[in-house]
Amino acid sequence: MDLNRGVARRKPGRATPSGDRRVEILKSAAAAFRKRGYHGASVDEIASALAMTKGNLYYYFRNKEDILYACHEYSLGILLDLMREVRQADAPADEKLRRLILAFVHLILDELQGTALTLDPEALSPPLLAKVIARRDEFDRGMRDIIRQGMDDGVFAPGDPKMIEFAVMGAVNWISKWFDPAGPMTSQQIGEAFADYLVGRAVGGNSE
Amino acid sequence: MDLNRGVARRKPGRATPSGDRRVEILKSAAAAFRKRGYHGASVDEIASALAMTKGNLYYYFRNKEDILYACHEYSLGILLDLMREVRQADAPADEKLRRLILAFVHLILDELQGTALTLDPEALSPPLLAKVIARRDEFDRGMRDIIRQGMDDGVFAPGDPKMIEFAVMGAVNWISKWFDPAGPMTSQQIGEAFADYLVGRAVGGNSE
DNA sequence: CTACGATTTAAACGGTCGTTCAAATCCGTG
DNA sequence: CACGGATTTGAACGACCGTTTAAATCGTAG
Repeated sequence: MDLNRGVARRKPGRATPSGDRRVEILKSAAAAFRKRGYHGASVDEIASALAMTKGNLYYYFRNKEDILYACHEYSLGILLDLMREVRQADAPADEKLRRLILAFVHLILDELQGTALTLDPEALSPPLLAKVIARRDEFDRGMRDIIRQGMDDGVFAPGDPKMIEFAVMGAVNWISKWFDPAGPMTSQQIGEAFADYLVGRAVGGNSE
Repeated sequence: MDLNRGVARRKPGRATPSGDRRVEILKSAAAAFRKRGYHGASVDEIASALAMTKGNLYYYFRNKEDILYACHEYSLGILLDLMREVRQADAPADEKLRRLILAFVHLILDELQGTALTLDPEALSPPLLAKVIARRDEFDRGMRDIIRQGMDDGVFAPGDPKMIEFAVMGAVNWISKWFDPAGPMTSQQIGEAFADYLVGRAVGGNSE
């Protein structure tokens, strides 16, 4: 993912400040956005957590919305890489779905700060929102394909792939609302419990 | 539910303005909060949707936070009534869980405006937040009991009731993020698709 | 050491928004 | 009609926050 974009200021020449710093800011922003929501979190809050002044943020990002957009691009980039990797694997659909859920949970809880598609995208302006939605749709489509393939192969019970995909994504995305790093469950255990339940439900029944 | 509380102004005597009006305001507020989030939605926005001035809202509610709190109390009241009704029914656990999911989805999509525990409660001050969490926990506990009972009776596959409950609640609460009343699916169809998937049609699994 | 670009600071601005309040209006009762 | 409480208005306030900007500081190449 190219984290560095639209950073140019003063000199379009070498442009693009460190990038590491940009990621730090994104992490801090993601944590703040998750806790208080986009409008509830202040730019100053994001900066203070990194011991910098809020004015300084504007050296790395055009504005607050740009930070939110970068958060989404960053998360989506990782997510889509993961999706591509799983899809091209040689495995039955239920195994693919399980791997996807495990990696997704791990990613959300350990890498990003409980953050994925949770950070209210509606706060983005229409053009940026459209770009985010396009990539999220790509992820949705990939997941639906896996589910549909599983049904065709008879390894999943028949059903509406779209509804099942929404149910799975909802269950997983919701984790960031209740997860407590100090709680009794590790991210690993949560991932496995969710994978067990969510793909087990799909596999079961085989009706008739 | 007692919608009317903390309304008293000027005269503690008869107090409590119409109540109907209060519910109208709650509906409008819930819709605004869901779309833009608590901090993103303005008091003026809530009032304008009802063709009233924002100053007028303060005749019915102490402040913006009070409106959010009332939204939660209202939703939780209905939800807990539903839970009590289902729990005292004479039916196997899988049937109870199915009924609960169906009613929950119907409630969220048709009665409340895509609203339940979705309206960021973290925006509430600690004392109010504590009250909301207490009632939500009561609901969670009820659901977990049903799941645990189902496992004991062998009608559900063994697992961690807490994780399964979180998965179910996440899937259902997430619906408000993607539901489009103009879309191809009715709330009824969505409820059934989710119930089918989440509790399982033929509660197969039974491991071993 | 000096010079210069990269980075950071601190202060100020404009706008938005939640809240208050005194006055105006509405409406049923006597 | 006149009264009085209930409801609504409109304007004003004060605080917070996103953003801008000029100047200060840092770090490094010559």
